[in-house]
Amino acid sequence: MQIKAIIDTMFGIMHTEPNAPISLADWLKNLNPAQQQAVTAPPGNVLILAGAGSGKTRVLVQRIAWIVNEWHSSPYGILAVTFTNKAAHEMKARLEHIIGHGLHGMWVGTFHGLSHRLLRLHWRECGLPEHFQVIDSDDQLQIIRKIFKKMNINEDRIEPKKAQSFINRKKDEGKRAKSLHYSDSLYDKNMQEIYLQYEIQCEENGLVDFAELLLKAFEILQQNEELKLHYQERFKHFLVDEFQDTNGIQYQWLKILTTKAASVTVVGDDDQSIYGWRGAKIENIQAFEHDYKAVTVIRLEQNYRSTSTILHAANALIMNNDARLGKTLWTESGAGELIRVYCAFNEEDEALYVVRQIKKYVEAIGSYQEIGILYRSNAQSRVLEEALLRAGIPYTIYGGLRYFERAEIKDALAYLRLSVNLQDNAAIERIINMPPRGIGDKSFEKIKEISQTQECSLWQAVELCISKNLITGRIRAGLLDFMDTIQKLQTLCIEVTLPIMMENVIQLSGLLRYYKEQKGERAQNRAENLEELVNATFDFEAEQGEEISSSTIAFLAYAALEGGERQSTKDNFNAVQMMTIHSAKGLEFPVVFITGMEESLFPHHFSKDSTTALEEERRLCYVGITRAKQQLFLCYAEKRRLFGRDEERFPSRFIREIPTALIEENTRRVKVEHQDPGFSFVNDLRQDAHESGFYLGQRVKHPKFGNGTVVDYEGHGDRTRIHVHFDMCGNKWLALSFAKLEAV
DNA sequence: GGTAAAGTGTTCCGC
DNA sequence: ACACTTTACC
Repeated sequence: MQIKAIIDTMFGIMHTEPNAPISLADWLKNLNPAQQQAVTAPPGNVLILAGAGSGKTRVLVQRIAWIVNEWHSSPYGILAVTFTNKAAHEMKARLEHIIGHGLHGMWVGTFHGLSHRLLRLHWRECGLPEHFQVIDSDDQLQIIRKIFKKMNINEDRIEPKKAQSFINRKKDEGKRAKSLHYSDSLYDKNMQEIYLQYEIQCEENGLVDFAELLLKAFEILQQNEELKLHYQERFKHFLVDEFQDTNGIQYQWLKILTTKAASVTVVGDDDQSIYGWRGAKIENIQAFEHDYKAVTVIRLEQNYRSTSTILHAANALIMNNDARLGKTLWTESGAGELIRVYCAFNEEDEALYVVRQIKKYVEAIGSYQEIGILYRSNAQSRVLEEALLRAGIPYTIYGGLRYFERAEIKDALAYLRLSVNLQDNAAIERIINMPPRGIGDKSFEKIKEISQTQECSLWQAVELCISKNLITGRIRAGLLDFMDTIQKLQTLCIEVTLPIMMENVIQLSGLLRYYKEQKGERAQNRAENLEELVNATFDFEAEQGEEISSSTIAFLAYAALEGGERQSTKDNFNAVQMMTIHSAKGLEFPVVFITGMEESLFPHHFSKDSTTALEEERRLCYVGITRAKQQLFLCYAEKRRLFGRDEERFPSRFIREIPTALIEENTRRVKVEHQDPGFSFVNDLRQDAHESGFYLGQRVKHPKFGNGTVVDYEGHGDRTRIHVHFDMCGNKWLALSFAKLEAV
């Protein structure tokens, strides 16, 4: 039976990546009736309620192919939108494969990506500068901090992050600062004022944040009749993936583009709605049925991914949520392996357990790439990463410290930005003294003052300082050096390709030299990251083709929008995949570990007081569980180091919500009361011995207490303590350096 | 103005 | 525990 499962797994893997193009008739043969109906539904509005693992992405892709090949619609009139970059890339790749000859003007991307494209095409109509810049949430927070200073708001009184989420939430709802109605509460009034100032700041500097991309794109369609008609006429077919994750403005965005003549297909699963915190509204699913005429509803409830054990667990868990549209997944697959729950001593023990199980799996049957390690928050990846590194297991981490968000990368990009656009004040502020040129806060204050009184950009202020001798001596030399560097880059920018430009940026700016000359692993790392940036531009150009003329601008936007995943595609072909559950949505793995299944981590303590938040956590857990095809591991630790302190932890309520019949518990402690420990894991105990050579379950002898069994241990070297259950006198902790303990 | 030490807060998820 | 910021001193 084990062997059968293995063969099935391998078979399944081979078949999910077909090598040869398949004919239309062949696709349909491989689909169940509901899937067929979804793919071939006649032009009109379709709502596909698709459970996890029911093949919804496949259906969506094949419907697009159907539209092109069967209805002979031009790809030019198709707009397909997904929620994450990863999903967008995957959809593009699958489409190119299935249609076979490029995308021919089809718009495929994330809501943000497509909005960005719209703004780039119509910057004039939007009232944006041509070189407007997309800022990430980090930049956004910095701007808000600056506004706090200007408005004399103490950061202790209002957290900048609160203001940030206030602004983003309002934008997600489609509201501008001036359209907010007057509020009596001082707090709200402050927030509104901050929002207003923030808008002014962004407008003055040509900055566009993520939420702004959506809002501005919507507004321009709303206000510009000609533009609206153009796009309404162009796009005949709309397809939206992960519809449950759309927020207010995204839904309006869709609505304004779709006329009665358009066909709109949306795919969603209310049980997988996990982006409520960024404004996603499940109600959009019901709204769709209401707002669009003659909606055909198709349900995909057969799961092709997981064993029935995993599916039952997921179903049982999600039953605890009240607000559901209601849907039960079923499968024809067998029960497969039980879900293994491991109670670890601490987070390191948890990581070691994961390592042991991975080794076991890979030695016996599989390969690394079939394994996914999922966690609630990125911070958890570190301990796991270290353990994998020590064990020599190849791994890839998605997300986390995003590549383009690293300080040294942002510095380099700021040089790039400034050489494209001298008016970019934020860029100057970032790099005028990076690497250090002796231009400190005092001098910079002076420059800022000049730019304010002269009503000019910082760059012009710097020029003034030089030409009018407002700053002299050492600092003047530093400024001249800076200006010289930028001017050189500015000329180069016109003459050379993006990769060569990038190479020059890291060289001429002195950033690379600065980090290389510094000692310490961290500085070397940063230098390496900078060098990697040149490679990133190569990859980017390869990806884009020759179509884009001003590739520098495009690259900067790409850096902001697709913040990271540098290390992914190439060298990690056969590696364990590590990511948050959020970014695992849409993916699947034969083997899945979910770590940190503890109260206040998962569900996260921020959601403990709110039912809606708690239900979202539960849906997140549901998403995590349903990523697994064959085997699921759930791990938690009894103690976890947080902020440098050992904290006691309790198993997540979500574990309790899974029927015990589906679970096999793996515990490192041995129950000595019973003759037979009764754990399948027991074979591992000997090879998993403590450094002192003692292992769990081992029989030992003590001169005073007699014979006993090792049930636990902790510490290292002289500090090692062994927990022994003595046959005659019960449990005792013994310090190994004192106790004369012998193996029997 | 630059460096080292001391002090501070920090981590939820992502476009 | 660690990274980032403020302070103290060169």
